[in-house]
Amino acid sequence: MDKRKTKDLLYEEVARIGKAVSSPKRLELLEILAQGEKTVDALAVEASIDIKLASAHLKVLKAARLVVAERDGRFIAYRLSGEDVSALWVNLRTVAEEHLVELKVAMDGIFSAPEKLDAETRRSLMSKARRGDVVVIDVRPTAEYENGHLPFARSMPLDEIRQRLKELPADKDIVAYCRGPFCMMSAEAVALLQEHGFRAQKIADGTAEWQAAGLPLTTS
Amino acid sequence: MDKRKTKDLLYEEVARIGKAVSSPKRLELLEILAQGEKTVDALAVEASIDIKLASAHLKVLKAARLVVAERDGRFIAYRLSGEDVSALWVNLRTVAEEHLVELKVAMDGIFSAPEKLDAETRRSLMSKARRGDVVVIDVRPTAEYENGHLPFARSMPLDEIRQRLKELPADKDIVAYCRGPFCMMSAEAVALLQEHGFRAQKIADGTAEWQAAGLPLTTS
DNA sequence: GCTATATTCTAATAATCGTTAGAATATACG
DNA sequence: CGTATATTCTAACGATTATTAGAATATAGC
Repeated sequence: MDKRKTKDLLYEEVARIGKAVSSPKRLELLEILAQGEKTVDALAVEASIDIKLASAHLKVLKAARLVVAERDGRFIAYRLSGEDVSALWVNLRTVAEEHLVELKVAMDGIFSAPEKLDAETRRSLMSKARRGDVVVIDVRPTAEYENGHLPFARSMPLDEIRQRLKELPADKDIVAYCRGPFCMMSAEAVALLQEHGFRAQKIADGTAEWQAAGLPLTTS
Repeated sequence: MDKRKTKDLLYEEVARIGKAVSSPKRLELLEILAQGEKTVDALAVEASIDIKLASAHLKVLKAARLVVAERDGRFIAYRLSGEDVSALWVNLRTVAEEHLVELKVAMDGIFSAPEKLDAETRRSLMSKARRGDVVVIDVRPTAEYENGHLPFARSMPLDEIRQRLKELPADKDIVAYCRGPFCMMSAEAVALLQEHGFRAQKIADGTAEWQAAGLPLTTS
């Protein structure tokens, strides 16, 4: 019945979540996992770290219950333990983008265009895509697309675009998205498309941002 | 133009926010600050830590731009740097409540009733309060009430309740709230009111939770 | 059962962090 | 101008964490 001790215990529990998201590599792993289930190996490659280190970080995330592991044959696959975890990642990143001047500067330097979306822009994009006025392409790997994508998007992985250019309309706006504002795949896709004369632009949203905004995803 | 280095930099910036929220004491300070501006001294007392330690933690929060300091006469007052910071605290705590069994168990032990609110319950509470079917009391200190409170709530600080019992209706439901699910003031208020024969209950919401649910607050 | 592969565990190091105490700074008030 | 008060800075410690390398474990396929 010691009030102070009780409180300390409660905040300590929440701090377990905070500690889990206090490492850049773990945040990167969370963002990758927000695209769907992945093996330790795939995560390590994607985050450019050693498998052993990836395993250690995943252990921390698992201890904080932000991810769950499941053995799948010879591999062990990790996934986020819930949609709220991906929303937490979006929330953290948004607060950082909002308040950390350093991050704003860094992002301005890398991503030239201001492509942040608000509720109205999302709505209008959705209806334009439904009418066929724009073509929305998901440039992530196929598996991630299949795990969940924007409702009207078609899959066009970055490394297939060059071979599949004829599938795209030359007279319509093409909107590319990938894993979110930190992901560079959509920017590369846009550069490639513009080189070939397409009217292409990118948006900052990935599926996590879309979902965090309360909008639905589609699974194939 | 090194893609890896750029990414590392971005995640590192977000991790600054993560590091700031990785300490139990800093989380507690954030929750207190979500109730409004406070001096270092007041924060230290409220969080039961030494002023020097409070100052050190506040420095970390300030470096992460989660709080801003302003000198006010002899005192230095800190406040959250935005509503999104208080929403981040709510989000972190919610993820913890959702996934950490230990926290669930701890809270079940302390707070007997299941008083978590969903959107529907919040709406119905608001309309009942507007009609006067229930009396909603804010049992936090007056300054916090004045900084922002639920739209229909009246101020009744915990340490004034005993003297002000006659202001409360004996034939209506009384709903008490305080700083949020970790705050014990509303539970104490309810116990006190029930002892005196009132029909009282508490809710888990504080102003931060209310606001994070997209509902408006009132300032006096 | 044996081998190859994927993953985790153990151990060790360097770096970082929380906490405490004492000195220093800055403002208000007489 | 000097004193009191509030806050921060500095220094120090013990504890925790990230990272790396090597050993150990667990599964799949032969």
